[in-house]
Amino acid sequence: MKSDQIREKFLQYFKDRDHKIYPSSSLIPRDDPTLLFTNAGMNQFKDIILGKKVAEHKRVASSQKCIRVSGKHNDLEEVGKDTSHHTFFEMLGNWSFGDYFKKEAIIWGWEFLTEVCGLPKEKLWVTVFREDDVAERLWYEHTDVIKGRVLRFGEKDNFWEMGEVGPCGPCSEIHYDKGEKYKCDRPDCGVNCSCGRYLEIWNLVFMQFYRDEKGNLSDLPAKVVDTGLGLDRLTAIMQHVDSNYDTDLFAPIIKQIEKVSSLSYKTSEHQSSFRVIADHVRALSFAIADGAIPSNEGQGYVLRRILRRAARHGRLLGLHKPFIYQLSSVVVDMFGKVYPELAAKSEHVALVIKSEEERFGETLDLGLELFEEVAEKVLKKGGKIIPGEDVFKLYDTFGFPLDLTQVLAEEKGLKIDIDGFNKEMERQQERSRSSVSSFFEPTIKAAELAGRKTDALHHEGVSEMIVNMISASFDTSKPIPDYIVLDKTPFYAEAGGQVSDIGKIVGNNFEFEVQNVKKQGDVILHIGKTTKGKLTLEQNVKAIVDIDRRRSIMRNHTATHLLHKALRDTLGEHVHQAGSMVAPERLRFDFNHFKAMDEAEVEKVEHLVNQRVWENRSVRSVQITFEEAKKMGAMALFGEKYGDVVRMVDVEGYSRELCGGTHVDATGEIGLFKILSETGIAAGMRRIEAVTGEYAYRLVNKQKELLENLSFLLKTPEESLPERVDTLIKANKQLEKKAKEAQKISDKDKAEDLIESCVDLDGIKIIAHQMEMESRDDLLKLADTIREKSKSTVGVLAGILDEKIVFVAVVTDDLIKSKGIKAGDIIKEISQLVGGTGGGKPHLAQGGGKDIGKLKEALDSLPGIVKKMIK
RNA sequence: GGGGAUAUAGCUCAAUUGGGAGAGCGUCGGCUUUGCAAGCCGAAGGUUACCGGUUCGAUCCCGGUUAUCUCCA
Repeated sequence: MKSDQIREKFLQYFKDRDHKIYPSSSLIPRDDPTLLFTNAGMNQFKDIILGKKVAEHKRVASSQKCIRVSGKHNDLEEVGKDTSHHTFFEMLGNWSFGDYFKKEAIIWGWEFLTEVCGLPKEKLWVTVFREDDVAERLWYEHTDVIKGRVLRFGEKDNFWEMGEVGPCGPCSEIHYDKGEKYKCDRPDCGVNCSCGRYLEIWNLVFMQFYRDEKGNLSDLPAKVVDTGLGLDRLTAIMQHVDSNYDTDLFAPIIKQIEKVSSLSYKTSEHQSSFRVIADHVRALSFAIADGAIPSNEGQGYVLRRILRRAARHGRLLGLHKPFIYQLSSVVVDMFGKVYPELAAKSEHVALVIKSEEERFGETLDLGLELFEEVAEKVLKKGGKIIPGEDVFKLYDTFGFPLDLTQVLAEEKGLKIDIDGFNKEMERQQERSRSSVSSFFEPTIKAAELAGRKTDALHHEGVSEMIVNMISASFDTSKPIPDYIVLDKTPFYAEAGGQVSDIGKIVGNNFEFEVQNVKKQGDVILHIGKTTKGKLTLEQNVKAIVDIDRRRSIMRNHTATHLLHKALRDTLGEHVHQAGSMVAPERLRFDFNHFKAMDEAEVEKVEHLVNQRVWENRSVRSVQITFEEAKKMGAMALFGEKYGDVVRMVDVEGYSRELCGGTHVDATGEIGLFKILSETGIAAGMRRIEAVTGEYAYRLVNKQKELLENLSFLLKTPEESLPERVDTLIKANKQLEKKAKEAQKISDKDKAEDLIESCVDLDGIKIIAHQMEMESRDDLLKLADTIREKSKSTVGVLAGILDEKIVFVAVVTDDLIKSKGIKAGDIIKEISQLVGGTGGGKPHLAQGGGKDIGKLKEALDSLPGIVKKMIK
């Protein structure tokens, strides 16, 4: 049976049992900072399970995209070594929120596997929690599971919890026995043995308790069923293959790798590399399609590591040029139908992967050079071991993979000090951990604010209101910034690229300047400092937003939407927002586009936006469901979920975009939209910066002023400025040329004069001369001329600059050779006399000092200095 | 969030306890060649990322900012 059919049959099976089928949520979790990637089917129902939200449907089922890159079972480095662990996989699941419970879940789970999928019951085993008599009884009563095959296990295997506090409950797992030949040597080998003979395929979680802070369990009012069935494992079983990589969920990718590498997977000595690449390209394609981008932090950094690992394994297969991006199109072909969001972003995915592969190539090339240097150093000294410090530096600072260093070292007959490397690594980890404890951001204990909530009223159009304080930072001994928490607030908290409002909060006893506003869970923190009085908990304080600043922000935000649409209209539908910053003074918009925009395109986009401004279209925000918004053609960013109530900002007849920010009422308020720059930020990524309203007005004023000034200074009408400047530049060049020549001649004359009037000391000509000058360069040029024109000469020129003495000394080549006189030595001595130092090369040196009164004396002493040196 | 690294001509990179900002490629001009590839000669091109400090003097040392790279969390 094909994997597509298995997925389809699963969903159909539960649809037939009154389940609502939800599409997979995005891999990039929204509103959940504890998660890097969506890692289970239940993620999108977390709020329902926690009781924060009411379920729209009591029975649901889904096929969920998941990425697991950390945690006990799945270290990134392990993927590919075996045939069943993955970074990306699909999780089939069914849920009941306060509807059916253990009985139905068990019956259906069994029925689906044995009847729909046709798995022989002789192959199946079941586990339940040690104390869950009910589940065990249900298994035997309602299914034909073989007697004695329902086993009991403890908390570790069969009790599930979300965290230390929260919903939890026993679970029941269905395992598949792969057969005798996978048996290990342990006498007690059986279900849950680490050898892998028994494959856990389906976990049914029965959430029936709530665990409080003290660890006490109480019954949940609405019991929840949460199940997870790994599609990849089930498919492997159904297709009678040992390895997930032999199923149709991977085989086409493996086949393509064989094609591009001209190697055969089955006979290759690098089988695991095939698996790593096949696994990773799936994760990369799906994650990037959902809006993640490889970067140097957070989830982006995880992606980068995944890509680099794949690229490294590609090299083992002889693939040195970017190739992963080509594989991504195979992934799109395989999964595009089931996950349309993947198909929609297929070009974007390939572009991002390719540019990241190229970047990795650069990193490796640089690392290779650095490695050669390090190895050379060791070999020169006759050493045999590359110090751990050097290895670590290659890895830490330059991102050069450790295993590559190892391989290269071996080729040169060297070893690497792996203990030293590990020591450095530990130190690095220690540093990172210790910095976390002194985390600067204010975080308030959950207990203090449990169940509390700040109503965000920034959409109400009110910038001032009387509100009540819930909490604040009264303990000033902690090194965190002050904050205030209110029951409701007109302040906008930093989100979606829009910066937070600033303003103040005024009470009877204090005045507080709000410098930043952040959301933490359900409460909003007003961060800043107390400017008057003492912060106390008060009712009826006044929250005042800096409304002028907010208005500028609103103009920029609405303009951002217009810009987004104008870019799509001008460049094509492939343009998607990749990042955005909306501040009062400017806006920044990042989007994907494969090449730089030309002047005409930029101009067109700017004009389009301004046309919408002049038309003064009305802007409205409405709360609707995600589905409705999609139907109405709203541009969704990443992360919106099925069933969400979203806010859609509608610029009448032009743009519809999901957005939680603040906007003007009509586009006319924007006033003027002016693009400042269009630049590249990465391959396939462009950035536009622009200004609106007052800031655009100021910009135009400033530029006009500039033109007026120029026009006045150059005595030319503004229109002919370019021409005038052009002729001036040309004339200036000529003059400079002439001046240079004249200076040369005058330097020549001066030099000759000085040479003539020199002091003779045993055949050495000594010149010591103070002169007028404008810059250090004047002295240098003249000194150089003396050196060219004369022989057997020591010259010191002096000048005064910024009330300090500048010396330049020259010595002609013949003297350097015959007498060993060096200009550097002379300058040191003479500079010392005026309270300074100096230095330089044998033929030319510079120095100076502050004591102008002693300048003459110093120059006079030159013959003495030279005399001393020739002795 | 923390550590390390980088930022010099349009591009790739040099510049020896701190002492006169350079090379190659590219661009432009001239010459050579039937044409192309190229060759020869010459020229333009720099706020050494930004701000401050130390110094007679900073591309170089110190502090800060920004951007990018990289590792850890």
